[in-house]
Amino acid sequence: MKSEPQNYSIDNLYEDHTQPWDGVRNYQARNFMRDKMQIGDLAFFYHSNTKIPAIVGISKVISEPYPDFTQFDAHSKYFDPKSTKDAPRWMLIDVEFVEKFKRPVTLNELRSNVFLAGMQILQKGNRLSITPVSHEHWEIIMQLASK
DNA sequence: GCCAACGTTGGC
DNA sequence: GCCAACGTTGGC
Repeated sequence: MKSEPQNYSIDNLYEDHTQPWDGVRNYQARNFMRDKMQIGDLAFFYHSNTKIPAIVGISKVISEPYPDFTQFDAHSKYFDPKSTKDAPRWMLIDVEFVEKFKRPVTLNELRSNVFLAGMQILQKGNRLSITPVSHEHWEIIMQLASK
């Protein structure tokens, strides 16, 4: 799960403990939260659009999907006038802080690791803020993070 | 700040 | 339903 650290960083999640993952306005990313993520699932926390893009830690899914409240808030930048409470367009899940890596695993590092070449986040043109990670890739990245 | 990639919008 | 125009993402 990507987040721009100037908006919301792993340290913010550490302070907050839990956080609704609001503001996702891409249907594919929404579908991952709505249809694929289960309570207890772990996710890498990725800092995007920053000097050194990197995976910086881990969060955990702690809720069923439910409507993203910001879509109904006319003052929010995530307000969606086309969404209704009867048929909410945007769903989210709550995440909980699990750990911050001792060191960030940088995008450079991910790209230079031949065993990670299949990762969706590394594919050309990928812009999705939420992408699946295979068990195999997960283990490799955990190894890198512990070095 | 640039720009490639890609999603969305809306006219037709 | 096509597709040009436009907006956003995000690495560099």
